[in-house]
Amino acid sequence: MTQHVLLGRAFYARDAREVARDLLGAVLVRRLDGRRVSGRIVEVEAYRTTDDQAAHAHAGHTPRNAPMWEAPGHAYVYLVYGMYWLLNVVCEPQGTPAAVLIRALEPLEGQDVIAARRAGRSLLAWTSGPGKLTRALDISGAHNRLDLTVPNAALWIEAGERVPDAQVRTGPRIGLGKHVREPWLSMPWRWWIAENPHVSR
DNA sequence: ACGGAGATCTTCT
DNA sequence: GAAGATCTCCGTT
Repeated sequence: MTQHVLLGRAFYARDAREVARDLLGAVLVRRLDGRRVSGRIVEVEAYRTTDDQAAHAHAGHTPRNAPMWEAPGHAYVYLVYGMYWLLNVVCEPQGTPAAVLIRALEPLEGQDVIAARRAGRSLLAWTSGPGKLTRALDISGAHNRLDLTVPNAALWIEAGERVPDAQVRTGPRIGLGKHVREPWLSMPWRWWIAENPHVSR
């Protein structure tokens, strides 16, 4: 019955894979025109650090990935394919450049706002992908480097009802086939809630 | 249902 | 100069 409990620095200051697992069921909240527009996190991916070949941090410190060196709980938002903003949350103790990608949401509050922003699409296409959900919640480069642990800002994450292990599924990450090789392929990097129709496909 | 291609532009080589 | 942590549309089956 916890309500509107903001996730703080300590939550994010852990191994990115633990944070990813625990973000399932949490609620991403966006304040738009004074209203709460939110979704339950149903799919995530972890990107570790310089030893993870698929991670941006693998290249070392660059202008783009600089936010990953901020304190845990900051947003790392970047543009892919010239068109889609992707939202990550910085994890691990500060100085270790790791992050979790928010891949899919189940719409909760402000569904009329989301529907308007995703006009012409069906409910299941509103937020079922990392590029879709940023459009649905109006998340962009303007939110890069934002501290998500600050109460009542533009964007933050609240604790939700914990998803039991029996409902958690894992698998390889999506969209980077040629980068991922052993031993990383044998480890869990993507988590989602079983049977949830808002998971990307 | 499934597959292929185009959109669009920043980043790093 | 090429590729990219994607999505949508259009074709065919």
